[in-house]
Amino acid sequence: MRIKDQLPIVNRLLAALPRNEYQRLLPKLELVTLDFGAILHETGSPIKQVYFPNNSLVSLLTLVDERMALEVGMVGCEGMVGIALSLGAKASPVRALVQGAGTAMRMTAAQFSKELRLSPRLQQAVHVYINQLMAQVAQSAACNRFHVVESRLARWLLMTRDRVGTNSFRLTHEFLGHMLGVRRVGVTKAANALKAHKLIDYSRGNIDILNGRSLEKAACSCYALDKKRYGNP
Amino acid sequence: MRIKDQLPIVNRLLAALPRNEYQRLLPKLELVTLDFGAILHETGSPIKQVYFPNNSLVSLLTLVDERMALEVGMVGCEGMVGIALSLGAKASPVRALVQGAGTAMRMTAAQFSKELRLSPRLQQAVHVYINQLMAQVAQSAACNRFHVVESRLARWLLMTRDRVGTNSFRLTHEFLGHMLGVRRVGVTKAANALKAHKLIDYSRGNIDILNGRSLEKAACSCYALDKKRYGNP
DNA sequence: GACGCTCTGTACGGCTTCGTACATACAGTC
DNA sequence: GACTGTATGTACGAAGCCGTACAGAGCGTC
Repeated sequence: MRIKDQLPIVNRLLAALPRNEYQRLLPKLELVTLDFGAILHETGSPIKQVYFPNNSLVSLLTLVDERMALEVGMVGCEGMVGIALSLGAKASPVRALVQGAGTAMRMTAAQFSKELRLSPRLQQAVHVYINQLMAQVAQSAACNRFHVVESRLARWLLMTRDRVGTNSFRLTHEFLGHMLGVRRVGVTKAANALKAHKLIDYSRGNIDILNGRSLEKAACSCYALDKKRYGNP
Repeated sequence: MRIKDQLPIVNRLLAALPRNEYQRLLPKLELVTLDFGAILHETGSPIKQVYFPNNSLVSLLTLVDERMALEVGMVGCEGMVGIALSLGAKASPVRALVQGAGTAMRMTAAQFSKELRLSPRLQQAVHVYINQLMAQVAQSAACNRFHVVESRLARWLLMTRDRVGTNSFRLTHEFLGHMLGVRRVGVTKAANALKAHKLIDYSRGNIDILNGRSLEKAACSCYALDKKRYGNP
């Protein structure tokens, strides 16, 4: 239904750079395909490459006690994966997991650090994004504390939709459980409730948003805030 | 009991700068006293001053629905309040609340932005801190999701102790409830349990840590991670 | 078309926290 | 020493989620 479904999605962080800066960066960027489930960065491990998603979607996860995971941030075409590098850190504080397959622009850590020093505009763009991500992580912390699973699921689906640009994606309840930090069964119940209200439909790993507008009403207030942030990067 | 109880606490972010840089900054810094309960930055409002706590302690809060609050970060002498400014943002994404009275070094937003441009070392130090804070916020998000109030309370008290350098502070259950994002009654129950085990004592707004070592065992694993981060800034 | 695998539906008791209400206890003020 | 306000203790049912277990249902493979 959305017009942007038709448009090719390119990384906005890069696209917002002045044309000459962008052109200068292009040769150093490699267009890569990110497969679902791939781990781009592991908690505590060195960052070897940074990624600028186009139509792909990457989740930032915090792991607790080896078993429990929680998504603390979502990176789509509005941002980049590997901001720690631009903050002078070698390692990533979170796991970066490909949650929506697609393409991204990739650059080596060394090259990126170098470009960052050379280009104040790139530096500035990254800074603005870091601030935005920080806000998102803080918001997500509060959301995960106060809101019920059903609302959070609705929010999550909408945020995903906004970033991948389609109303249907491939995700199992098990996977969603890891994102929301709840059991698979908890997701099934919440998803079932949304399905009963004709807001979404799903089956064996396929999820469709049937009624985005109504789904927004089912989502917690956190979605509206994210929408605003995402829309004005 | 701890030796550092005796030492005067100064802001480590500033103190770690090369001596000449530090000396250059000093005249632009103003030593101020932060009173308990003061709000340094309000969510969405412009940042007029940045703060480098000495022995004071500042909480970063996310507010939800005007009524529920949750601490997403804690800033002591290891950091600064107002990082959004160094990321090119005018407004703070979180509320900054003085949780432990004490002193801090203050600088105007304009002055700070200027110094940041002039001093790569300051910029670097701030960057490292931002990365550290990001890790703390992410960790805190997961903690608030998975761990029970009693463990989180223990973690919180220990983190506070580490930053203010004393084993006793003034805080009511009501206040702690806002930090942990739970009801006052929830705090009372958790605190009571810790008191029953002789880990802490409290009365009418005074809280004492009686046995730090055992309190660490009562805390969730998140405390150990924070301790590591805090120790190696 | 039988098998196996993955994904989803449902059930159960139990724990944690919620929302609310009211009772007690301490500290300062007059 | 009575009064008042703040801080803490305790109680109750309800809600939400947990851990676990098992049953059904769709899809690919042989």
